[in-house]
Amino acid sequence: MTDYNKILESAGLRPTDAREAVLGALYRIGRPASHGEVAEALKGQLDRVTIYRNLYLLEEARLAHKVQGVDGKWRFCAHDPDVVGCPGDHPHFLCLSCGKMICLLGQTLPHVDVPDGVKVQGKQLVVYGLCPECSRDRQK
Amino acid sequence: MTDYNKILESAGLRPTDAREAVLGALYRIGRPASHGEVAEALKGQLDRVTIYRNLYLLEEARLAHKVQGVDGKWRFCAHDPDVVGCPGDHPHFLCLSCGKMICLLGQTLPHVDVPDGVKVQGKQLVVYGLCPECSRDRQK
DNA sequence: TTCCTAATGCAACCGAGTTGCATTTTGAGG
DNA sequence: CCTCAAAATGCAACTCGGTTGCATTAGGAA
Ligand SMILES: [Mn+2]
Ligand SMILES: [Mn+2]
Ligand SMILES: [Zn+2]
Ligand SMILES: [Zn+2]
Repeated sequence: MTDYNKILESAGLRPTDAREAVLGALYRIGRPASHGEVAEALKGQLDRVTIYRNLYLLEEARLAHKVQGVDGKWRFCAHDPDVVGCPGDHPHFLCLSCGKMICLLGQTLPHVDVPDGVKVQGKQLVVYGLCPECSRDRQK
Repeated sequence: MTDYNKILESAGLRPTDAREAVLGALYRIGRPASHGEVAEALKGQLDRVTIYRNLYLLEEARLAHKVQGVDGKWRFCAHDPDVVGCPGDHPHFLCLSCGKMICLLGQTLPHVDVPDGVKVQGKQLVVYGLCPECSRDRQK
């Protein structure tokens, strides 16, 4: 059983109840989760604004990374704080049917050439389609 | 001067005034443009819902491709209908300051390995940061 | 304990995108 | 040319993820 407060403190964040709950939910879900998914996992335990603000803080503290699916929703994914390097630097898959997102670990984002003068701050590669479950359901 | 009606008809779309105006705006803008940018280019000439619906139809008819920026807004880009292969299959750059998007032509999207059973329908690679103009402005 | 600051809850707001429906336009067939 | 059904448009209302302001509550250093 993970001690989320330890993780929060080592990242310089106050270990409040709400914060612990949000981080715990992310870890339990185990894949990038939207605000809504986190709220659902916490069953109305917290105000949705508190969830929003804590997800934002977790990301800023680098305890989570965020990706936007082609459905326009942001998803947050908690990673092991011991991992070296910029986390989230991998492609993601989004199921257009059920909305689940999956980290495609073990693959890096490609280098992209940009025009002179452009300052790159980040990039994201989102692959979308149907997850195994939804793909199977659709065939029936 | 391009004949947008010809293009519309050859794609199986009725060449209405609104349609011609929207397609023309996309061509004139010359880079992926959001609904708002198209509306602005047309100076209130059309209802915004009409713009939405026509952008959707243009994309469906493959006269334009669409990409979502990390700001959550969709951008539509008209391409030469003579181009072979799936259009839009290239990375895009989004300026987080001015919101302009640029097609990064001449580069393809990488192959991405997905788990067994996943059915891929598409992918998009968005690089974001500051465009040359905004990058310059920010230094002052 | 005290007291200042950070965090939370609640309500109101925002804006991109969508939907329903009445009205207008288009174009195929006569 | 007309006629008329289907397609397109305009307008209003709506959805929903995300944001903001502010009063209240909790955290923790002194
Ligand atoms: Mn990830
Ligand atoms: Mn493009
Ligand atoms: Zn699915
Ligand atoms: Zn810019």
